[in-house]
Amino acid sequence: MFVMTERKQEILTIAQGLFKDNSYTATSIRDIAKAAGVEPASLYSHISGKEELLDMTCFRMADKFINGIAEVNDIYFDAAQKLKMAVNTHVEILTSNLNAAVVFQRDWRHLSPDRKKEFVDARNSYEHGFRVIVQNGIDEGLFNEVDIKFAALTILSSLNWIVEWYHEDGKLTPQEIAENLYNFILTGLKK
Amino acid sequence: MFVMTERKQEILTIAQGLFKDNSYTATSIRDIAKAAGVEPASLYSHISGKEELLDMTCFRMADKFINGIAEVNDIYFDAAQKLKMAVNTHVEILTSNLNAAVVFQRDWRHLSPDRKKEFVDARNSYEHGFRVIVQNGIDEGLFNEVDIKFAALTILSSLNWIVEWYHEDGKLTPQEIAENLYNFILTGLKK
DNA sequence: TGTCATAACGAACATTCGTTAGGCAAATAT
DNA sequence: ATATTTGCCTAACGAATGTTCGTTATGACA
Repeated sequence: MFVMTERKQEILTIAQGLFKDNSYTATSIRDIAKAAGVEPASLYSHISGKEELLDMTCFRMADKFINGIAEVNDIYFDAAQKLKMAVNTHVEILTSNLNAAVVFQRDWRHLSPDRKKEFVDARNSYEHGFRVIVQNGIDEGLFNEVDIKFAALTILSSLNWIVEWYHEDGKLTPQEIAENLYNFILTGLKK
Repeated sequence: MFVMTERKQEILTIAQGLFKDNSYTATSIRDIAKAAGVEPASLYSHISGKEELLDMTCFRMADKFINGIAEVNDIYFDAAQKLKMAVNTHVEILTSNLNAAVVFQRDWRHLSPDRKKEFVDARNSYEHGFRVIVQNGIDEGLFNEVDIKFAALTILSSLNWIVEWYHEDGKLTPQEIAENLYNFILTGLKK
């Protein structure tokens, strides 16, 4: 049976911090142990192995995203409002779980083959949620008739990259970032 | 003295293909040797070490980008035209060096500290090139008065992410991708 | 024919990797 | 008070890591 003790959560958080700076593969069990103030072998009282730390990180984040987009798409709004909400939620999830978000984006490739497949499926279903919004917008006559798949990918691109430069004590709050991004996506640069 | 033989280029290309699929840290010298049809020790007749492969990949790409943006900013055009050219060039570089581009984006973190600093400087100067274009656009009255740094980052985000989904035999040609991206950046989704 | 550079080889190096085994003290449950 | 669980320890495992070593076959050039 799966349990999640306080100490295990602590270790996970520590690991995510290291993974963020050094990547999953370049971070060793010994690095994590040292950061946790414990001998390497002691970690195995809490986790089944290194990959569990990666697995939990990736799939917990995936859950957050999928729940977020489902919530948005369940509400009866027009596409512009939905998009605004989706952007807000996405930025919120990224910025309030920054370390995990970085791992989620960079290191899912190192999941075991089976779990990697599941992960990619999950990510695809999230992207699908965005495609639905874009399609709605076109149907409602609000959005230009763009390539839906391409548009969804481009939107997500601009959202995802913020983990590369966002700092908690930066100039912009997550709310402001989301607002700027939404405006950018909706109206572009042109005056 | 630095030399670049045909065989060395071959090995570099092979390594980039592996790095792309498996990341730099998770690719071993033995993996590269096997893919090159050679014993691990033989690689050292051509390269000084594993990091040289990463180093060459990152800085060759950086050079391409920096030369590209310099060319664009040297020409006397309005900001919209400059942006279009910059997007074109960027997409061209990414798509015609896909493996190297992926490594360039993901694995520069594993450069030695000194080289990493140089790399970040180079990348910053490239981003600066984009900020200049945005600033020009605002000065010329063509662009909205957005946060310049934020805008440049968002533009580059949407450009960079294409390495995650682009396939040579995909539906869209690099030219079409660049065009779509330019339109998206300039005018957004809104009808 | 003799000299030298090139590109490869097999073997081994020290180190690091993730993980397991077994024990021990303190906290917790019965 | 006794039994059990928890959380950590030391020690060690086999495998994989990047790299160095001395050697050798090949071919160009003097």
